[in-house]
Amino acid sequence: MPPQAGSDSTARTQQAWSERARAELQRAGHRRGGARELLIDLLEQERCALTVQELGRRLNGRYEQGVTSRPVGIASVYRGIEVLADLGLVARVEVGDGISRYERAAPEQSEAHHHHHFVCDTCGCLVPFDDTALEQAIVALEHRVGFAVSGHEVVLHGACSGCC
Amino acid sequence: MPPQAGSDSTARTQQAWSERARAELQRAGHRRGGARELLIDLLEQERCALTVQELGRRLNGRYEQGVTSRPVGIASVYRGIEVLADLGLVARVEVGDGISRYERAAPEQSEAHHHHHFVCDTCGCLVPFDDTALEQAIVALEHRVGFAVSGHEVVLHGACSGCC
DNA sequence: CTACATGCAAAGGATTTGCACTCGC
DNA sequence: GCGAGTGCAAATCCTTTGCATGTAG
Repeated sequence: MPPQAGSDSTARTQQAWSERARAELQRAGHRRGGARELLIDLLEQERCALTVQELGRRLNGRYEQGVTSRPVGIASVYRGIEVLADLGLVARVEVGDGISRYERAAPEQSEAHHHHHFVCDTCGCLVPFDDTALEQAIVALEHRVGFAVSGHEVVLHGACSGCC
Repeated sequence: MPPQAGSDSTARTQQAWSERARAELQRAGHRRGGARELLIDLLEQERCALTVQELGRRLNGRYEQGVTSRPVGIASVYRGIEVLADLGLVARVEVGDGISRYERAAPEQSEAHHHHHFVCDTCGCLVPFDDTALEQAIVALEHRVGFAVSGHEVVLHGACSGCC
């Protein structure tokens, strides 16, 4: 029973995400700029974490194909992702290669859509998974330690069965 | 009951580390160079993960104090840490700031000295901890997923109670 | 009209690589 | 003596910042 990338509730959660993102941005006093709107659209479509360079490449790919009218500067992607991360709308994922990846985040502490990552050290692919027992162990642990825990991240390393 | 950085078994495990490291290096066909020897000595003394820049700064601090006869180039630290990491003698830790940190690794799958990290997002300090229930959950999870898992990393984020 | 948002280019940092020299074996 | 190991500096790559321009509200 290998873990699945998307669960049944994914579609619903996913569709709501961009709406929630835009609402949160407006509430935080941000204007709607072209680059960030495109970034939000892209993030909504992606199922798992991407690097900023990858995000930028995809956005500019659309421009080069004539889908969008302007190129998106890599700086705008960095700035956009930073704002979204600060608002908790995207989660930063680090899997061990020194490059940050980003993906849509579930609302607040909601368990919906919350997941972790398996990284293939051979081909570099990312496979998302979730595990209830693991989450329970972490919650118990959070109570045991003497600090205020605001979040956690689990990364499994190994070799995938020939993905990519 | 806050987690402790060093457990009772630390001293023993720790002392054995540099010996094991040197033995493994020799077995792998590496010569003994000055920089790498100093790096091994430093890693043995450190209880938790350090960045390469920090490692280099400490090594050169010793040089400036006249303890060692030559400066250690930062490139040698990178190269040394890479060799040690490839042999599984040091573990790379990433806590979310995009900078890799390294620390002694426990032999093979041994649970001895195996630990994870709590990161204070305010002051950036690292606090190591270990948790049996968490490890058990991860072992169970590893069997459940369809891939060969070779290692794992857990990072808790939050605010420490005024450390540093 | 006033600021925030953006694209571009330069700047910053971490990490890697090229190269000549040193030194372990 | 040969070649891995090393220090230094240049090169890379990811990320941030400065600045003039565009544009949402």
